[in-house]
Amino acid sequence: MSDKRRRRLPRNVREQEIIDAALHVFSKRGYHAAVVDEIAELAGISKPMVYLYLGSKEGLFVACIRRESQRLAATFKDAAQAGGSTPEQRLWAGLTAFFAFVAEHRDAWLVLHRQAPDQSEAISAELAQARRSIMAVVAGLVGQGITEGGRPGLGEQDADFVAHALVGAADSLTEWMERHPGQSPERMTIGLMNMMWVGMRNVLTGEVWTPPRET
Amino acid sequence: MSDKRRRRLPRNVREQEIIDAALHVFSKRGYHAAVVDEIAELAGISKPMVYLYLGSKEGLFVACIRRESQRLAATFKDAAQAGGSTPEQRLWAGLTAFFAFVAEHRDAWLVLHRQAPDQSEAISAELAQARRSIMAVVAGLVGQGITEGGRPGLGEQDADFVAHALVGAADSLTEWMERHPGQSPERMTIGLMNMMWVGMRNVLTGEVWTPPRET
DNA sequence: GCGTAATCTTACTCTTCAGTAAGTCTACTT
DNA sequence: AAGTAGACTTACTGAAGAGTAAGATTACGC
Repeated sequence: MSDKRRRRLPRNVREQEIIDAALHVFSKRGYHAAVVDEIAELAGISKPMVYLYLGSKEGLFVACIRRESQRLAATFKDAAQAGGSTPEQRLWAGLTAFFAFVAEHRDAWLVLHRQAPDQSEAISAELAQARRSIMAVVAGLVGQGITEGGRPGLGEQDADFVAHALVGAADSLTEWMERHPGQSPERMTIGLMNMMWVGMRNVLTGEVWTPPRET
Repeated sequence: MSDKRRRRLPRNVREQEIIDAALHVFSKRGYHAAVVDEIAELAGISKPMVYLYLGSKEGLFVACIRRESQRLAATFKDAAQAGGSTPEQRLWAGLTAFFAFVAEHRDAWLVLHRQAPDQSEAISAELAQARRSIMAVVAGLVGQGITEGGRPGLGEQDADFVAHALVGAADSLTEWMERHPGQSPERMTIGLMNMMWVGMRNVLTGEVWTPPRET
């Protein structure tokens, strides 16, 4: 790999490394308890560099949010779109991608969804925006299902309701996943599909859902 | 009402008022951004009183968690137990009570479930404990349903999985509720029951769930 | 009305950090 | 090899806020 000596790096590369470090520290400590010096140290750099490149602690946080929420939304959207031709298949693919993302990028998820509702306008606005964009992707998928299902009487508001329930359930299940290591994203999704898609009522009477065949 | 002049109050009464104030400020700002002076002012008192009665900022936070998590767990449990004889009826009653609680005690809910994973051992331990006790109540209800349903192959771990998904979905829906004011707890629960109990697959094909008749 | 215990306050201390001033160092260009 | 732009540092300032020392006030029993 690279030299043991601290190499000078071009700005855009160093910036990404700083954001990586910030994501880690923010996720571990939360926004307020996070200390910029610690982020700088983890990035292998001194504090003024952080301020030179990202402007402020707030700017640093916003940069984390922007980058990671975009990644997550893209991951989910791409997986769902490529996942198949029925709502069921797309839901399966999207949720599996979601659990895989959260398992792999735990820091990003914690920063996006487990921040206290404190801090400045700028930050809460940015967080709200990020969450809304993820919710919108999920709601889009659900809305598509409603349209294709041809069920009248259900509208955008219902899609949004369902999206909230889905995202919340998936979020909370990431905690369950922590306490039951070794669960694959697929197994998590199977469990959730049994609840949400098939319904508890039917699961209790013996029905079992299994992943749809490949397209 | 009471006198306009600041009356001296007995310790146990004042303590509860301080916890009320703390809950409000913690929920608005999060643990770290919350300032003890603000809590004291809101409680109509000066800062040293807070330290005299609750020991430290941490002690104050722990007191909030303890009181409110116990309230919530009791509310849910009582409602579910009194709600009827079938799992479906108990789930309906418990969830409705939950949404009513969250709508009425928004502060408590925010403090219990939207805190960043920062701060000391003492606090994260207390929060984890509180969340686990709520989850345990829900998981108990689900487990009861599994047992009564007589479905073999489903165990405690599945009940816990389902409890996480349920609590997470309900949690996330409290945000939806904020953006759609005027929704009653009953309407929220109907929506959630349609997803979770009946299943999206069946809802998309036209099925509609309505609350069970009174026992 | 007098003592005293509990309630409550003013006015600090001391630490922790966000942010910055004033540079130094190194790689690359010419 | 000399100049320079961009990468990087040391060593500060200033504010905010947790926690406290020392004492002032009021209720209440007697």
